[in-house]
Amino acid sequence: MTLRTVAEAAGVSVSTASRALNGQARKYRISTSTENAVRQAAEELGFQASQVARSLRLKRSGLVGVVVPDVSNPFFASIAREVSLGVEAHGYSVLLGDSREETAIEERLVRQLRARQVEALLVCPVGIESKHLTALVRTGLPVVVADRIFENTALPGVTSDNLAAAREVAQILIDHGHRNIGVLSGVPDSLPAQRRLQGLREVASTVGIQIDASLIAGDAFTEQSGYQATKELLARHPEITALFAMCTPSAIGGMQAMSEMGLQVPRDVSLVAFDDHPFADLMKTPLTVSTQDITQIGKLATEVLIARLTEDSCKQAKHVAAAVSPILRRVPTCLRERASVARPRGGC
Amino acid sequence: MTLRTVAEAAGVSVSTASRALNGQARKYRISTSTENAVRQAAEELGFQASQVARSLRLKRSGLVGVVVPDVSNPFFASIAREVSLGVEAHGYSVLLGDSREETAIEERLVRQLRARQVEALLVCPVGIESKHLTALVRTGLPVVVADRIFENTALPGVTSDNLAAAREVAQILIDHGHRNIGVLSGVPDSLPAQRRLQGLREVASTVGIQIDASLIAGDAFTEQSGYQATKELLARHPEITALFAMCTPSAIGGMQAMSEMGLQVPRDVSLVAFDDHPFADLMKTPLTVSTQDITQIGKLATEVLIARLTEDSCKQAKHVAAAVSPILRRVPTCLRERASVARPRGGC
DNA sequence: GAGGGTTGCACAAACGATTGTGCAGTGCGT
DNA sequence: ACGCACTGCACAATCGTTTGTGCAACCCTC
Repeated sequence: MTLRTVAEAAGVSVSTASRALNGQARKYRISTSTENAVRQAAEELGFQASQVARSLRLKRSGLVGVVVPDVSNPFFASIAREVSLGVEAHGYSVLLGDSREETAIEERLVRQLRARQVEALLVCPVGIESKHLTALVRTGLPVVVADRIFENTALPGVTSDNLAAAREVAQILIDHGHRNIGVLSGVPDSLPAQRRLQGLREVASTVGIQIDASLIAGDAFTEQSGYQATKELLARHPEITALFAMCTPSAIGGMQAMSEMGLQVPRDVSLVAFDDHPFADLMKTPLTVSTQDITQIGKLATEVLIARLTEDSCKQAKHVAAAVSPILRRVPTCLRERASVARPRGGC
Repeated sequence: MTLRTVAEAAGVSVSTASRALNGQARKYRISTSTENAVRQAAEELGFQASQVARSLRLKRSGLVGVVVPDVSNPFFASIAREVSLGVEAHGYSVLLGDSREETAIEERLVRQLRARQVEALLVCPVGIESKHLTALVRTGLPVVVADRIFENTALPGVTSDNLAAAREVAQILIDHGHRNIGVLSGVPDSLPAQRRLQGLREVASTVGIQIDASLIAGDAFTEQSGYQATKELLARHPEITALFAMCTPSAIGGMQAMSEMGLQVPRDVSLVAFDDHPFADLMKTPLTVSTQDITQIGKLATEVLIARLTEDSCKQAKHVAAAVSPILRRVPTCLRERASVARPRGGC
């Protein structure tokens, strides 16, 4: 079932059929009757033009690549969704890749996507500044990184204002009188983790305390990491009165660890975290968190993508401008104070 | 940067370059030195063959379509992930579509994916038996439906054993002495919802009670639906002592509604649900649920897909066999009794 | 009725890969 | 020296579209 089938059914040539179906009838002086005949034949045969052949000829695949570390993580799933819905409205489809938090896989996926001629790429990168991604800008391929953006590179990025969020959350701990604060870290080589730590440190230093390395544990944005880190930290520093978790899963892991250790939140140890989940309010001790506006991040990233995609058709002038001033967007976070922070146990 | 560039760099013809890079050197008597020259040229230029051109010529896109009602839902996200990882191991990529729970969008997505020459399709359908999907089998395109499978069609499907799961959960309610049970339904036109209701009804009938329509409310697998349904049901039937929620979000919505109404779980009303979430154990009243093995569903679906994909190359014989006996797989669920079920309030 | 303008369509060349076949050149035997 | 087999590669067709151009047939005008 090719265009040729349709053309023969309508008794015209392939080129005429093509033009009739693509609304080029007027431009190429195809008579209305011929146009209708082609349309009808196509209809009756249920003709669908091959996007593959089309892509080859037009040099436009209509594909956008999306690479995330873990699609099953609701955070990335939401981003994938926004991109999917966003680009689809412009006639593009999304090719999905899951890097499993491994740079090598990420690199392979990007290579594959490029071979498939994707017209743009959205990546939630694994590392903090992968050469294989920064090198991509030189190829002219529109690339946007989300969440774990690269600062000081030409790569446009969208993420939360992690620094401000961290300061806000840290301030709560400090205001409640906590001076011995442990950190349940996420992937240390990621910008969110670094900025959140930085925010905490800044606020801590205002009251003259510093968070040294022995007060930090954990290596992933996962429950297991939080669980391990909590046990480690609390064994090493029994004086800790508050835990600063870099994500909700880590906090959950921490709560489990503490529960096993006979510690209560917030009576014995206070807890704050980032991100949120729909069941937060119904938990035993509702978590005080700083939430990210995931939908907004996804929307903005898509916006940038679409802008680059459509701008390319307007050619060079703007393109150069965009390359010179990469867009770095930070979307505001939202503090939700619930019940996981109290004054330190010896504090009264 | 085409194959031609490489060929010229290596000083050979395009055809020779193609064969050298595709391991066809021996078969077509390309000398080893020529082969190496081509390889090196390709390496130096960073050549990537255009999958588009390749697809056109080979009539194999290497694409698998995945259509789900909502990627941001962890259930579907997990399925998408399994498919992504699974087919990727076989050299395929996944084209993602989000139908937003609308059949019309689903239909459009499927059309688009077909135009892109996907070689197989995994769909978590919106409706209970969409003609546009069942019609697909006749096209010879391998299609698998997951979660909301179609019974009595030629479409292979993978889902949980919802009937058994529902019986198990219902039995708990009955065993605790509940006789007035309300249902927080998910999308009523979906097989999971129907089977779960059926399981409940079967068990209920063994003790001589029946669940009529006025005891059922809700229309989606969401928190909002559960919230509304709970308020509705409890207002209409104050005698209800237990709620049978078709998914965890619905249960959460129900808990919020009851909390607003001054009702406690399980003291005033018991609650059971399907699916699970990682924070279940840390909730105020940990939910008793029947969990699905999502990963397994995803894996099996992918397996079926891959089987169809590779079988097609083995041609007709097996193909016919598979068409005649569609595979319908049900993966076992797992009951997790926690603390949301007690004896009915008047029951002692 | 010859020439010029218009209308309506077909021909053929791309796009970038794969692959069957043809054709030189070499080596060998006789 | 001639023929034959074999080696090593290039030519050209092909996949299904899109699109620049060419070419009939027609209408109109003088």
